[in-house]
Amino acid sequence: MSPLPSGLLGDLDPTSDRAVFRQIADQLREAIDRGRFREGEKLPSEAELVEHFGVSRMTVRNAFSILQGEGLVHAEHGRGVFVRPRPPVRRLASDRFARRHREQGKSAFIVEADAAGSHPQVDSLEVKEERASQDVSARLGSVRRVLARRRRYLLDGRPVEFATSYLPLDIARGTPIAEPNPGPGGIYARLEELGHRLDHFEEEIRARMPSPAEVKTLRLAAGVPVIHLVRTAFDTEGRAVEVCDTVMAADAYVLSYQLPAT
Amino acid sequence: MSPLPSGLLGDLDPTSDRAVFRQIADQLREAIDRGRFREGEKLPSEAELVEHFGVSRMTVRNAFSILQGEGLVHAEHGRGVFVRPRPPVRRLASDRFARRHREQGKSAFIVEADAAGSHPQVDSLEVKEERASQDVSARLGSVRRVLARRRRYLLDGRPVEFATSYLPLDIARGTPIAEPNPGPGGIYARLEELGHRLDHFEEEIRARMPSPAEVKTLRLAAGVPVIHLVRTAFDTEGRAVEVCDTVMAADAYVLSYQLPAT
DNA sequence: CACGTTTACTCGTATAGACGAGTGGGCGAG
DNA sequence: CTCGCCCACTCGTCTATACGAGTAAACGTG
Repeated sequence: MSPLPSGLLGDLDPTSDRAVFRQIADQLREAIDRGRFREGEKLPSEAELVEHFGVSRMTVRNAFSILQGEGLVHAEHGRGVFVRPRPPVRRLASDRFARRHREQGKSAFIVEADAAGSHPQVDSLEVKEERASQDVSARLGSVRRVLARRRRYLLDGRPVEFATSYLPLDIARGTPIAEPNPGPGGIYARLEELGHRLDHFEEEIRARMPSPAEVKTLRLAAGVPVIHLVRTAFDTEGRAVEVCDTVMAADAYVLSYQLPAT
Repeated sequence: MSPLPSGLLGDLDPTSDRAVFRQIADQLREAIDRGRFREGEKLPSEAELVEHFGVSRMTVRNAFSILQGEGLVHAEHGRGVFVRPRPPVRRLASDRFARRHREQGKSAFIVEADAAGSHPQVDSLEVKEERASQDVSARLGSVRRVLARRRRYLLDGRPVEFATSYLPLDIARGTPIAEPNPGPGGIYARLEELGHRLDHFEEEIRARMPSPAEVKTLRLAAGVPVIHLVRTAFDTEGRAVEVCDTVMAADAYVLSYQLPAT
C-alpha cells in the first residue's frame, strides 16, 4: 500500500490528553474545512490511516464515526469514505400558500421544482379515513376521525420530504379532497371552493434526529437531521380546517419567513 | 452480576440478516418507546447486556452508539447510560418582535423566560466592530465593516442559544446600540428611536448537526441538532438595518409562525 | 459518629485479529 | 475483442482482551 502524501495529514500529539481517535477526527475535519478534500472526494482508506497514524483499525473507525455523526462524511461499502456533498436546497418561502400561487393547475411542489430546474415526483400516495391522533385531534378541535392524505416528494429521484394532511370528515368526505388527485391548486383551492375561505396558516417547526423509519423513507445519510413542520390552516371563521404534518430532510431545505414588525 | 429481569428485553434472531448490534439497538429503542424505560432512567449496563445477549462488549457499545446518534440516550462516564430527558422547549412565536412587545424595560428573552417560570441568563456579551463576512455583507447591502453584538442565552443554567447581531457602522456607531446594554426594548427600540422605523423581518431557517465549537458552547448532547436562524430586519425604506445570526439547541425550541393566506 | 479509603461497578479508549460482503479493475478464456 | 471470473481493496461486523478513569456505596479507622 502506498503511503499518504506527506503534508496532507499531520502527526498525533502523544502528550495531549485528547483521545487519539478524536485527534484523528480533528485532523480530517480540518482538512475537509480547509478544502484539502473537496465535496464528494474520497478520504484516505481506513487501512491507509492505520498505516499513517500507527493505530489500530477500530481507532480509525471511531474517528470516522465522529465525522459521520457530524454529517461531514459518509461511508460506502466497498468503495471508501467520502466527503458528503451538499445537495441543492429547496427554499420554502412564507408566501408559498398565497392565493395567487393557487391558480395554476399543478401542485405547489411541482411548479416550484420545475421553476428551479429539478425533476419533481410525488410518490406513495395514500388517501384514507382513520382515527385522529391526540395531537391532530386537539389541533382540529376534538374531531375523532379524519381524512388522511399521505404522500412523499422527490427531487431528481431523491426523497426530500413526506407529508400527511389531516382534514375533518365533515369537510372532506365525498369531495375531490378525498380523491388521490384533488385537482388544480391542490386541496387549499378545493377547500375555498367548498366555502372555507382560508384566513391564515400557523406553522410549528422543530428539528431533531430522524427515527429509523424516517431514515428509510427519506434515504437519509448519517448525521442528517429532519425538520418537522406542522401546519394548521384556519378559515375566516377561525376554524382549523386542515393539519399538515411534514418531515423534511434538513440538508435539502431552507425555510424562509417574512414577519411584520408591527 | 444479577441477570436482567426476564421479559424486559427479548432474544436475538440468529436467522435475521440484520446485524446483531442493530437488533440490540432495536430492542432498546422499542423498550424506550413503549415506556419500559422512562425519561432519565438508567438502561442496563454494558456488562449486563453482554451477559444477556451473549455478545462482546463492542457489539453492545455499537448498539448504544446508534441510540446516542438518534438522540435517544446519553452515556455518563462511571454512572451508566440513561434515557435522555426532553428538556422544556421554548416557543418562539412569530409576533415576538411586534412593536407592542418592545415597550418593556427588559429584553424579550428575559421577559419571556420570566413569564414561563424559568431562570434566564445572558452571557458572554461582546460588542465590537469587525469586518463583515461575505454573507452578512451581502445581506446588509455591501457594507465592509459592521458592529457585532454577540451573546449567549441560558435557561435555568443551560445554554440554549447564542446569537450575533450585525449592524452597519453608519447606523450603530456611537449610539446606545454600541453599548453592552442598549437599554429598554433592546436594539430594535433603539433603531426606531434613531429614525429607522422597522417594517418587517425576514427569517431563514436551517437545521444541521453542530460543529464541535457549537457542541461546546451549547453543551449539546450527542444526537442533538441545531437550528440555524438568520434574521434580517428591514426599515420602512427597504434598507436592511440588522442581521441576526442565531444558533439554537434544537431540543430546546419550537418555532412558530403565522402566515397570511392571501 | 465523621471522614477518608477501598472496592466494585460504570463507561472510555485502544489493540489485535478474524471473517463477510460490496466494488471495480485486471486477466484470461473463448 | 468481449465476457466472465478472480483478486485486491474497501468498509461492515464481531470477538477477546486490556487498562484508564469517573462514581458511589461500603467499609474501616480514628
